[in-house]
Amino acid sequence: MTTEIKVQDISMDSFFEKYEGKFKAIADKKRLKIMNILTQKGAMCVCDLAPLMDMSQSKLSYHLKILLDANLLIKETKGTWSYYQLNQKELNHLLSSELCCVFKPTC
Amino acid sequence: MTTEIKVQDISMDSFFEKYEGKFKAIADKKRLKIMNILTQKGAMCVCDLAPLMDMSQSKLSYHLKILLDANLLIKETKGTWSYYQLNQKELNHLLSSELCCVFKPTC
DNA sequence: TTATTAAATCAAATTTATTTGATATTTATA
DNA sequence: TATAAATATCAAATAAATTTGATTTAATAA
Repeated sequence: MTTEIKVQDISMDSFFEKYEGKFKAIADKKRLKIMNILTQKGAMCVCDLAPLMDMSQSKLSYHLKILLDANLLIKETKGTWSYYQLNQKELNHLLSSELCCVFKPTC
Repeated sequence: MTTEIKVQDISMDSFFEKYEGKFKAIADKKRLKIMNILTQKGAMCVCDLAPLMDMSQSKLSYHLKILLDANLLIKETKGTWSYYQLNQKELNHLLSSELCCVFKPTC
């Protein structure tokens, strides 16, 4: 007895996995707050974000990494500072324009 | 020493919590697949969805409840059957139009 | 009424995600 | 060079989500 698995099923599965990763990244109120702050302030370094988030540095780095790994943030390093900003293109692909100015800066 | 907490902070917190719930609901590949199937098929009962999802009934009910609690599904009971369909209005509020026909039926 | 079907719920086991505090790495400054 | 600041990473502890199999509930059919 064999179990048929179609090619589409396999590629759809990795398609769903891709969006799972992105939605998981934004499915957290702390990370939504980070996105909200970055929507308003543009690029920020970890040390300036930490007090606004009322969060330890290691905890904040953990959450930033999750958003970065999902390609929802762009990171730029200057000296010892890491500046994070929202990946607008990616967020526009994902979120409705009604969420503009809340979780993403552009429509 | 007192710690000031602004009224906005409290209401923003419940605002972020609301979206956390909705994004958590869709942040799972099984539930994204459910949404994809319902996008194509419209309303379906659990017993017809279960074989398509290759999932036990209790497991499927668990995942449907998560989507329902997030108000992303609408449930209609007819006799012993429960028919589930996507809450288009809510999904349109949440997801970009580029995800139309994949995770939601309308733009 | 009894049996059957569809679906929801429950508790326990398992898996995954988050928090915490410590340490490592890198760059700039005295 | 020695020190300090910014950030990343790690391992252990904790918390949250998911799976599983069994049970319950409710509606229909025999």
